Amino acid sequence: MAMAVAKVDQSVEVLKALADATRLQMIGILKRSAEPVCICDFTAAFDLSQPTLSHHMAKLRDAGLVDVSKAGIWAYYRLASRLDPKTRALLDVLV
Amino acid sequence: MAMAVAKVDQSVEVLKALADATRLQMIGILKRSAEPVCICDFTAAFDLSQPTLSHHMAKLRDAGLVDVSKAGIWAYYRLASRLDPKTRALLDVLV
DNA sequence: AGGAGAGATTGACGTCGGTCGATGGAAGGC
DNA sequence: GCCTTCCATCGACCGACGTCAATCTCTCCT
Repeated sequence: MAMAVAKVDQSVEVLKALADATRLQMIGILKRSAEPVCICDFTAAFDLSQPTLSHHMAKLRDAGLVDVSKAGIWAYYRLASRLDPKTRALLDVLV
Repeated sequence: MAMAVAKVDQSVEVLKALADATRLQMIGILKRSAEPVCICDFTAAFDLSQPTLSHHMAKLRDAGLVDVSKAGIWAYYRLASRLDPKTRALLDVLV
């Protein structure tokens, strides 16, 4: 039973991360992109401030949905490589 | 493009409805139950007040995830019969 | 009619979440 | 060394959300 609750909590964490129009579109962009995307591309695509987009990306990172790699000045984000099957299936349905 | 935004908004509405531990468990119970479940069963299962559970159920109803049928004094809820395929697939992954 | 029970609604309270401006920190160019 | 650029973090504001007690509505029963 405690395990079941833990499963629910894990799902809820992912769902909370995805339950925002900006973040869902971010995930969609990352999922469709073969190559990592830098934050600057998002600031160009969305009409939101840079701190706000950084904040959203941090949420996705905390939920384990994206990986980040820094190259020089830029930060490149991509869909997490090690997604558990359930989350992977969820993204396949959503985007 | 406007259509894409509408699609995102619709997904976000469903995700927001599911991004809560109580509501996700409610949906799980309804999905596993062959027969409609009355609110009184939820008040017994969860350690939350009746108004709170009614509020959560209203959220699920507004998101189009559940149908309600009143029989006498009781209100019976079940998973919506007319779920669009995307939402159905989402629930199949989640619960 | 009057009482009792189930569920929805209202009002209030505290917390969380999205947004921005300002600041900080690291890397590259002059 | 200094300035510029990209990104993260901080502080603050405000609206949205989860929760409860109190109340209301409706139905059934006597």
